[in-house]
Parts: sequence; structure tokens; C-alpha cells
Amino acid sequence: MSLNPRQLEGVQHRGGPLLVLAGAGTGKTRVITHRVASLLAEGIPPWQILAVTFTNKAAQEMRERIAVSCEDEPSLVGVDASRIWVGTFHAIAARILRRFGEGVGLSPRFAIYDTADQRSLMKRVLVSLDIDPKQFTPASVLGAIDRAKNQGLGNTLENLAGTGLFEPRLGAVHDAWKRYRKRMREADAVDFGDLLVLAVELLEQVPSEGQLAEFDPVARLRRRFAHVVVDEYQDTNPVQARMVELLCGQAELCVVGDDDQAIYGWRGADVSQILDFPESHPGCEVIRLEQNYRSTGHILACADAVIRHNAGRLGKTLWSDLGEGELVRVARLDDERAEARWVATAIADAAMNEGASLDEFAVFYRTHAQSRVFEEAFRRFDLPYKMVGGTRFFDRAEIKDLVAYLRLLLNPASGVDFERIVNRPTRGIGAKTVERLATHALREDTTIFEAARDPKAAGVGTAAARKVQGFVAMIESLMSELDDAPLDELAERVLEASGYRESLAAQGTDEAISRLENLQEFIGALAEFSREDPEAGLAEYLEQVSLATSEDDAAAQGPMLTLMTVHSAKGLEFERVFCTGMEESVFPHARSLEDPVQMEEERRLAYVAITRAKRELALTYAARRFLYGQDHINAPSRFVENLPPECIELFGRPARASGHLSFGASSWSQSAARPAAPAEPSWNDDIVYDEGYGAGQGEGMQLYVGMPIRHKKFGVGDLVGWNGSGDQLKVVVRFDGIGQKTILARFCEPL
DNA sequence: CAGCAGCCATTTTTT
DNA sequence: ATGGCTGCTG
Repeated sequence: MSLNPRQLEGVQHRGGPLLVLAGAGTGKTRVITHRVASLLAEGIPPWQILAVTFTNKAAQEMRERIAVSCEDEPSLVGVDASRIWVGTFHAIAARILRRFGEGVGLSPRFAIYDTADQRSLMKRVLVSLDIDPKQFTPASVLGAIDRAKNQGLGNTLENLAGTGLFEPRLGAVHDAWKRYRKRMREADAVDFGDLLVLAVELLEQVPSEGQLAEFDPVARLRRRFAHVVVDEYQDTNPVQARMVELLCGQAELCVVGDDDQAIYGWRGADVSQILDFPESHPGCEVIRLEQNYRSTGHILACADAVIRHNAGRLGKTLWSDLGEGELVRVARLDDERAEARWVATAIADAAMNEGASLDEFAVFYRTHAQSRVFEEAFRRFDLPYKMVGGTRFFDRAEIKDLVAYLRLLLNPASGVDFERIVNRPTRGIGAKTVERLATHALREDTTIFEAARDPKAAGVGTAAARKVQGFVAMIESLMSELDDAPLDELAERVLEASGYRESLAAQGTDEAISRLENLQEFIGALAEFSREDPEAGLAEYLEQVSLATSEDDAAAQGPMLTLMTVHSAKGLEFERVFCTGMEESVFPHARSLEDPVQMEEERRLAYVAITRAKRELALTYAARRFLYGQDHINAPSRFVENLPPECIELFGRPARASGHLSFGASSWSQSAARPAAPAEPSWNDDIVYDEGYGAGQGEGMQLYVGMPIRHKKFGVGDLVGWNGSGDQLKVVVRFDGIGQKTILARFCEPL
């Protein structure tokens, strides 16, 4: 497929700033990759090109696609595309700081603290400042600080006074920030926000003139790039935008984005960045991409119906020549479990009757809290799934422990890591002892690890001191192995020498065994990493760990359906999409209900969700939902109400007494499966999706998906579906460990 | 000092 | 419903 004229313009435009306004599914990524390939073809050296993406995954994908473009193009043979700088803002900042970080007080081995690390440090800070942790949680203070950082506000009272971020106790939070920053520097550590702020600080330090500038490495970095491309520009925050400008220098800047897909306002992103781009960049060319190659007509119509309620957009009208396609399904279910069953049934049905691969399906939800019910349903239905985000692999306690060990070996100054593992497994070094070491370190202006070398000086008792010394000796002995051992072997040594593995093995519980397995998996990943990149040290790997977003690891075995939040769906596309939890207070989220600005972001989020779908789209909502330990009765989402009636078909049982939905006289079908397709095995039209009510009676028996069924030989299983009637009624039942069986109903009994 | 029970607040989205 | 934290007990 060749590029359309507009796309071609985006690829070929040269000589000035360029803004590509690319609607969803209009081939934005193609423009970027072709643009890069075309630059290379013109003889621009790869190392003079910088491409900034929003996620690590997107960076990965871009690298691959550029590589493919290069293979296609004979003139690009021999060009080493891997020398192009491709990465997220954070990854690029980290790369710069590793190299030149001395200028802002960082060693090349600085640690990157994740959210949990930050919180534990901030908690200590707040305690030490006597700030009531009830009024100010570490999370909220860190949140405010991060927002300030993202706005590019320095840590001064004047800067912060007007923002309202730190009300009502500006002074206290300001102090907390100062102390937090001090501790971070002492630990040779940065957080995500610091990566950006410090990179900008560093780049701004460049001597502005004189011969010195010729040789200043940072100044050379600023002159290095000839072309800079930024993806998802609508989601950049002011600091990121500043970073782009600094790195860009005299280079040509091309930014790509869609104001309708700005969904990171809560993280400090500022849409006005993209809206004002033409004014702030004189001579800027603006190109609009409006032909959608992804979705069929009904889906696009729904997307447009939702997004057009927003004010203050640049306004684009997407069109497609893919035809109208299937109607968008809207299903009302009684509760969240029925919702999950409906989705699972629809997927199982399409997989069975249409030969759909599970890779084609994605299930979206607004918040992670909604994922569990789906996981349960998919397990019951034997539908393999992968979940993006959520409790991440790297968030597991045992992985964090091992990483903390490795990080401490690399950077003994890291207090958070020291405190995390000094008594893990328990080795008799309690809170009191750690406290003494910490205070002593503070007084002596040194690190806690240094203090631990001489525990008696810190007032630690004899017995405890012996244990501390034992710990220090163990760490130091491991440190001496740092250089020669491959990473995975080092990790093995840590588990061995620390007694960590032994301690878990001794517990022998399911929990402990699963932890051991996770550790093994982690070490496997380490081994693979060392194999792929033998030059890379621990620092590089930990970098990837710190910046890793999703489980890029799970090198998928067999097709799986995907389960994720709408946020993590950004930039992706799927043949068939389910948007779930379409209820007021869920999506749009309760916290956005009162604020028109936030509501517009929710609407954009809904737009993003809808436009991920290529061929099929279903939106589901539950009349009653059990969430956060409570039942909630929510009206259908306003976004559902916005959908054009002629583009949708309704499923599920209409609300009884008080109708929630005002779709007029539309007819409701009760099947998740399409009524057509009499292919084998066909699904009964009378499936009732909620227990208790409804009257799906086959010979006096009330059937519903998921109901327990007993069979003499196979035992008890779950009902998956049925067909036929009377004597010929057959039920499809899934038995644990046996699999799915189709049986004549008279040989079974319901429980 | 370690382990456990009960109490409390929390519960959007992510680099 | 879940998880983190406090305070108590062995």
C-alpha cells in the first residue's frame, strides 16, 4: 500500500517545523517511519536522527518498522538504523544523564527510583519533618511535586505559591521537597520527574559562546541532531517540550499528534503544546491526516458522535472507504459478572463459529480494579489472555527484593535499597537497629551503608552489631564478583549468599513456591538479556527494569486475547474490541463528573477506546456493579447515550422497572452471539445472562452460562452453551481437567 | 526481635 | 475487597 498525498507530504516536507495532525488510524506511524527512512535515503547519518515515542513499546515497534523500511529500500542497505536515537523522553533523558550527569551531580551509576521507592523515602522525610502523614500522604505530596516538576517549576516558594498545588501547607511541603531532593542526591538516585528536569537543567548549562563550547560535550550533543521527530505530541508536558527544543537546536523538528487523543492531562501533559505549535514555531507547516484506514464506517460514526461534544478541538472529520461494516453492539447486563460472561461468550463464539484468532480481541476497562472479574471469566472459559499493566511482574515483592540487592551492589549509597533488604530474609536486624544506623549516617553526613561498616559507632548493641557486620561482609563479598560474573549468575549468587532462596524454600507454602518461580523467571530474563547484549552491565539492565512498562517479556506462546486499560491501549489497534464498564462513575470516572475539563479528557479517552477497533466493536455496561466492596447502581455512560441509534444494535435484557436507557423502541436480543450463523455448534438464542430472574426454561430447567452441571462420568462442570430442545437438547459443559464436552442434557443434572 | 491479629484508609489513568 | 500499619504477644 502506498502513501496517500497527505502522508507523502508529511514524509517529504523539509526545511522547517512540521506539525502532522493525525486522526486515529490515519497512518501516523507509517508517516513517521517512512519519514525517517526517507531521511536516511537522503544520506542523513542515522546518529543525527532523534525519534521520541511515548512508551517503550512504541519505541521498540518504531525500531522494528524503521528496520523493515530500510530492508525494503535498496539505497538503505548497509545503513545501521540501530544508531538512530529512538526512545521515550525518560529513556533519552536517562541516557544523557548516564553520560553527562556529573554536571548536575549524578554519577554514571545513579539509580532510578520507582513509585514505591519514592514513597518510602518520602514517608521518612515527612516523619522527620513532623508532618502529619494523615493530612499529607507521601503519595499526595509526591503527586504535587511531580506536577510542579512537569510544569517546569523549580523548587522555590515564589514559583509554587501561585499554583495552589501545595495548599494548604505550602511551607511544609516545600520543606519536604527540599529534604526529599537532598536525600535523593545523597543516594545518587533520581525519580521519573527528575530524569526530565535534570536533563533539561543539564542541557541549559551549556556555555553559550566562546571556544569552550566547541569542545563541551553537552554543547556537542545539542548540535548533534539534524532531524527530530516526536510522536504523541499532544501528551507532552512543558518540561518534555522544553527538552525537545533544547535537543533540537538548529535541527528540523517534526511533531505528530492528535488533540482528540490527549489523555494524560492528569500527568501534567498540556494540549496547548500541540495547539500552539504553529504560533510558537514560525514557518511551521501543518498537515492534516483524515483518511482512516483502520475502522469501518459504523465504528467511525460512533467515535465521531462521542468526540464531537467536546469544545476547543481543532476539529477533524475522519472518513474511511472500508464500508459501513458491522453494527456496533451495545449490551446491557445485570451485573459485572454477567458482563464478563457476555464478553467471554461472545469471544468464545466468534472463535468457534467464525474461526477468529484470540489475537484479534481486546477487552478495555477504565480502571484496573475492573480486570479481576474478566480474568476469572476467561479462566472459566479456557480463553488464554494476557493482561497489560496491573500488578506488574516487576512490582512483585520478591522481584523488587532481588532488584534491590542488585541495585545496592551497584550503588551502595542507595539507602532505600539498603533498608529494603537489610533484614530480608530476616536476619535479626530490626527496625531499631536500622533507625540507629540511619540517624548516625545522617549526623555523620554519610551513607547508611558506610554507617553499617561500623555499627557500634552508631550505638548498635553488640549482638545486633555482629549481625550487621555479617550483612556488610556478605554484600562486600558479592560486590567483588560484580565485574566478572554474568548478571544471571550474580543474581543466583545473591539468592544463595543472602539466604533468600533458602528462606523461601523453607516456608514451602504455595505462595513461597510461586515466589521462587517468579525469581527463576526473572533470572531467566537476566540471562537472556546478558546473552543478547553481553557488553551491557547491570546498570543497563536495571535501566530497562526501571523503565519497563508492560510485560514486553512474555514472548507470547500461542494466540491470546488482551486485557488492558484504555490508557494502555493508546496507539494500538485490534480487529475486535470490547469497551466494558460503560457506566456513569466508572467511565466517565466519578472523579471527573464535576469538572468539565476532566470530563473532556474522559470523552477523549472514550474516543481513543472506540477508535482502536478495526472491524467489530461492542460496548457493555452493568446495571449493578460490585466495586470497592460495595454495590453501585449507575446509569449507562453518557458516551453510550451519544451513539447514533442507526449504528448500533442492542443486546441483553432491557432494564425492568426504571429504564436506564432511552433507546426508544429498539428491540433487544438476548444472545451474545449473532443470531445468524447456523454453523455448528450454534448457540441458543435464549441464553439468560443473569441468575435469579429470567425464564430460559428448557423442559422446566433454567439454563444460564456458567451454571454448574453434574455428569455421572465427568463430574461437575460449568455450562458453556447449548443447542437443540426437548429430548435433543444438548449442553456444552466444561469440566475441570477434562475439557469441553457436548452432552445430551438428559444425561446431566443441574446443581 | 519476629509474627500475627485486628484496624485503618484507600480505590484513575503511567513514565 | 484489599492492603498497609499498629500494637500486642511469644
